[in-house]
Amino acid sequence: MATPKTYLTQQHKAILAFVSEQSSCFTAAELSDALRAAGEKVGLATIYRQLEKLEKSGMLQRIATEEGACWQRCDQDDHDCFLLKCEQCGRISHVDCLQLAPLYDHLSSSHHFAINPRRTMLYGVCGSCGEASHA
Amino acid sequence: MATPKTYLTQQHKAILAFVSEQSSCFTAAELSDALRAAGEKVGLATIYRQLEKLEKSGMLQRIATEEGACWQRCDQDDHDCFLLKCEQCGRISHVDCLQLAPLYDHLSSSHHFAINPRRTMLYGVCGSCGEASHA
DNA sequence: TTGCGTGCAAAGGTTTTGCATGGCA
DNA sequence: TGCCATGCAAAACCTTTGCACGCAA
Repeated sequence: MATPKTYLTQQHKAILAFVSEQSSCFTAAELSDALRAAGEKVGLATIYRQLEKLEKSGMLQRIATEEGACWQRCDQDDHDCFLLKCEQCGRISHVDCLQLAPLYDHLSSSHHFAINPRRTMLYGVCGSCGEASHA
Repeated sequence: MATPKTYLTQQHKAILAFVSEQSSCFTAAELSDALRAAGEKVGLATIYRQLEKLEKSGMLQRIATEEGACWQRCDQDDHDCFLLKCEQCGRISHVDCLQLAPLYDHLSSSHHFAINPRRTMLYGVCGSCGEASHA
């Protein structure tokens, strides 16, 4: 169970620095762009390999979306967090809310399904887009 | 608002026949295989184009998953339907349950988010896999 | 010095697109 | 006959992988 031997390379540190600042999820391309903008040169292959490691270590969770994969941090106190993606503007927001607990309980007790909110992205229409279409 | 002129081609009918039989969602590859098995020759490009049309017409909903896209039928009476995908066995099942209504209401009233269950896939661990890992 | 991590380039899979042809109405 | 739909092949796109080299420990 020991953490596999890991080298603290320049690239690893740069990626970790970016990830630590993210409050929502991000794509591999966004990470790549941010690193380039910061003057860090990290190849895409390395980015994918590091993201894979961070996912295996439990720090990140990979999520499938319409446009490709994105990753979000797994914070230990985020048990009641869901991602909401607007079908219209594409923005992703968080819901961190105890009201969702009944949903977990119901799925678990009645449908024998243990939901994993970290991997789940809810689709719908956000407030701004909803108002816009009403107007 | 009239339905765009559509030709009832052999391929269109074959795809429609397959889609009508599906109770859960399916991938483009599954559709292609099924058509081949049925002796229908339909190119992949046509399959994707037909699926796109069926989605625009409101008959199908496209869903992004880890392994690629899949499509499911939009039945008018499926308001309370969610898709559950097991992270372990990969199987996709349905929940069609009024108990989920409070979730919709809460997201709508407190978070101004109108969820679209048809496009949403919940990830977690299904009953069989949960039991297996407990054993 | 050891061997993990990296970069590059090539390969992989899925989905889209261009263009000439086919077939429904 | 008109024109949408199709097939094929090529392209686009994201992601993974092979291999030689670099670098942390």
